[in-house]
Amino acid sequence: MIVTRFAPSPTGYLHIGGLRTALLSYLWARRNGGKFLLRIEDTDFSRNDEAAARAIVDAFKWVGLEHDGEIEYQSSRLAIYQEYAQKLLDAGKAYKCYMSKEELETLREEQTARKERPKYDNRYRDFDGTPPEGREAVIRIKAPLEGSITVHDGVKGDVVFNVADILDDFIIARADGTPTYNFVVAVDDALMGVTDVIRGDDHLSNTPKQIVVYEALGFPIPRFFHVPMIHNHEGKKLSKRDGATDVMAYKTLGYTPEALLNFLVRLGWSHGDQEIFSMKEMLELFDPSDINRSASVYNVEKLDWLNSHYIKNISNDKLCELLEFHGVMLVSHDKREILLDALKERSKTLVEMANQTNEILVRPAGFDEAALKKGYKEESKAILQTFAEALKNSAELHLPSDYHHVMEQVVAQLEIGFGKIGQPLRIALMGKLSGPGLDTVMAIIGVDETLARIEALLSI
RNA sequence: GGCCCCAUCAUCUAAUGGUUAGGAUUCCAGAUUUUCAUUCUGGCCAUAGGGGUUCGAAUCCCCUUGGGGUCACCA
Repeated sequence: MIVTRFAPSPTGYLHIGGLRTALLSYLWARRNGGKFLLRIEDTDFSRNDEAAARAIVDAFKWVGLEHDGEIEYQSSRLAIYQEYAQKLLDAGKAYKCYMSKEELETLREEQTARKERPKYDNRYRDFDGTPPEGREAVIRIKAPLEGSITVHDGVKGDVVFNVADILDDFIIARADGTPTYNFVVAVDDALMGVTDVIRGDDHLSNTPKQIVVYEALGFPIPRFFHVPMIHNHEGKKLSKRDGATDVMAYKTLGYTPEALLNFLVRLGWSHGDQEIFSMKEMLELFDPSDINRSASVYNVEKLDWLNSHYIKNISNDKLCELLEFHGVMLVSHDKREILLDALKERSKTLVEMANQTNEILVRPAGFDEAALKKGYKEESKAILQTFAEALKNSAELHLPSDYHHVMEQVVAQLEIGFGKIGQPLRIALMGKLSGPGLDTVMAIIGVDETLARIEALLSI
């Protein structure tokens, strides 16, 4: 069975890079009928993480990812870590170190001054004397002193680290007894039965340390997949400064979860020339061994394109529901099918769609100056009046085609081109020179409102 | 700085050592549309540089350059 996990530290919200690794882990677990676990890495419990965990679950819910089982909080597993630290102590694979922070600091300064790599000098590694008075000990693990550690990575291949270059007897428990990251990650992944660790490649250099822990404890080493970072336009790791990194911000900005997920899965992964992936297809096709080795730049244009694609394909009922979040209530509007059909072809985001809806439904507060100059001539008034009369004299008008017929009549009667009536009418209806088809707009707002808007323009 | 990773159009990417280096987004042009948008058609644009190996290299090896990540009693 494949077991994957997503293990964020509680930073307050789920960011876009986190969502990507969560998605990939989720896909791989589900594809194999396995489990996808969620663990909150809050061993540094100076922060309250309940809100953070809720933020992550909310974001998961929005995009439709679901984790299995209970959320594990590392802060509630302290006894477990202590137990395993003690096991290592008993087995002689870890030891207490009484060096103070100050001593450590001076050691590091000396080493740096000598241009050596800062590194613990193993002074308590084989210590069996009397511990110094009044010192709280940290627990250090005995790391190998020579040789190399190879990370067998499903994305990067075999990565060999020279022990002398990167390791020392690192701390697994602080002086106050709390465990440190590289220790708890390994313990938890092993205890929770995680078989495939899919995470950002900023963790690649931590992995040898975690392997040291796995080996000391006799745990099987999982498969690792270190996925490349998402970069910003400067080519740096995506950070808060880059704007929308909070997943929930995308909801506010009018993106659909389908588009966001599709966008993220295509960053560093592909399947031939295919661009559009439903969740079902991702589930059928995704394999972490196909992930690219290089970082990718986050570019919004593609997301926008995907989003407009998905908006075009959402059912009107669903669209109606989604637009409510953006303050547009259409459930009881009798012409909502016409409206939605027209607008979903021309909206990149749900926010745009909501705005365009309001531009149709709400009578324009004023008329764009440039538009008036360009499209509202002296002759336009008579044309609009004729059109208004024609509307009044028409029988039942419902569909866009009904209104289109009236326009055709007037155009034929006055022997003018469509543009002569189109421009002023558009200004009357929308207050500007762009927008959906005029017949569509009129069908949506109805005869009375159409006449009122024409009247409003004629009276300026 | 040490260690590690990475390198195909502006961007996301495709290409069992043999292709006119393909697709998508952006951009540009044309068509459709009473407008704008959509849609359709077409176009511009790439193997970082230098050495090898090979009949043949985007692909394998080495070097250079460039970029990124990481080096805590943070996670």
